[in-house]
Amino acid sequence: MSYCYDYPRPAVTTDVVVFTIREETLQLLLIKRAAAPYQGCWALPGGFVEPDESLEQAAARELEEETGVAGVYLEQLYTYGAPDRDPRDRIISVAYYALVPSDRLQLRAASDAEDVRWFGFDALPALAFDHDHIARMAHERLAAKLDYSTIALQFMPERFTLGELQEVYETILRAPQDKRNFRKRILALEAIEATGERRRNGAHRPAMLYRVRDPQRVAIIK
Amino acid sequence: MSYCYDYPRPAVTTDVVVFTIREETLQLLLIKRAAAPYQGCWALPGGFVEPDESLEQAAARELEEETGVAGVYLEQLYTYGAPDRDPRDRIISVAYYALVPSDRLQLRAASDAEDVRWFGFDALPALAFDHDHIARMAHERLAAKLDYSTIALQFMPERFTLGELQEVYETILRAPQDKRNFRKRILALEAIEATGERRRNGAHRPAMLYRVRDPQRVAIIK
DNA sequence: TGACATAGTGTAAATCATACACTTTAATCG
DNA sequence: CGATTAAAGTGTATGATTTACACTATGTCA
Repeated sequence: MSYCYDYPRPAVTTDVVVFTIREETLQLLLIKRAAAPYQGCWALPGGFVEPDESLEQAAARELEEETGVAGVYLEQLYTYGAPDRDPRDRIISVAYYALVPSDRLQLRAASDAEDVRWFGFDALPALAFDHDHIARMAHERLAAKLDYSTIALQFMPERFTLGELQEVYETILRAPQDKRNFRKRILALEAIEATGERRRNGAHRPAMLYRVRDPQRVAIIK
Repeated sequence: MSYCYDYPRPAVTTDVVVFTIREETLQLLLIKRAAAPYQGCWALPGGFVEPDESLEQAAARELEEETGVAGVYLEQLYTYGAPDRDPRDRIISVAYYALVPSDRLQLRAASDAEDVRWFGFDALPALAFDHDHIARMAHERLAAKLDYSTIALQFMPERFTLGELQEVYETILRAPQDKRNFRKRILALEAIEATGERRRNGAHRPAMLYRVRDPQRVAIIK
């Protein structure tokens, strides 16, 4: 079966920059390419957009198929369409980025563990196509959004401490935050609330556990 | 001649939201569609991406072909790909927005004057496809960028007064600005400089004319 | 029961944003 | 040619926000 058109058409794919934070490092999910071009090279998860799905659905589907991750924050980043970005065919890629909470980063059993892996953002292997460029732009967008939205909460598990949240900010921004000012600022947003429970965690005072008030919502602030 | 592929492919277009400011109103450039679907309906200028051009090149080319406008600020806005956004074929549109300085808004003579026109943003006709949605998003982005970049300078002619610049801000933001605070803020950016010339313009004190220091550059501020 | 390690807290100073009204100046008109 | 007109141009005081900064609290473990 083949599909014919009067004019040449590019192929359209979605690629997803999947971020998580684990052990105080920003991590990025990559898959090893099984097919040419860039066979054996690490790349962003992604694939062709199907005729009956929206772009965001395509990105969510690819993410779930290749990694088992579903229901996470997903936002369109940018569309890349340089004529030579794929050496073989004209491919236009609508890039998204996704944020995975740290309690949901176990990868799909279906995927061969060798082929899907988290990498530290500062220790990425060479990436296929222009994927390093896409990943850099995603990081810039994410860091910018920390300053004017509650997007960082998308990384948090059900319950978390203010110290853990602060570590998330420090990891993405690559800069230490003043503890007292950070707490004042975050609590003033009224986006999280204390649960009353505490986390006992070693030979020191236990920390209050917080939860996100409206986990779906990313509020724009100020 | 026809082009055949193993899987169905969407068509990819660029659409451009072209803004200018004239007579203290934000104006938007529309073309009347000659062909179905939405024949006779007003729409954003745009068209198919050619095999050898980048997305931005495609947007710039469409803009120039249909309106004669070239060399203006052009930025990718968002990519729209709902499966049903075109009733006949799957079309993915990479939308851009462009800002045209007020001294360059004479439209291409080649275009039938009936078919290409500026409309006040507050008095738009019904638009084809999801173009009203695209136009609204472009306006939101533009208004947001006024607050953290020097993008408004892209609307200005070679020489302009601070009063004219203030009108541009007020028009886009739909809110009056305090004259003294506005001037303080703008001059502190060091993005424009006085020319020494003045504009004599009626029975009152003439205004200093300014020019943009680096007309290509849109600086991110604060 | 004392040492340890992280949690939790407030204030003062500096910076930035806002509100606000009169003087200047060239043109025009009588 | 002097008076009128209309927009240009200018500074300060107040409040709001942001920043810098260091000690006390508390549960665990040896």
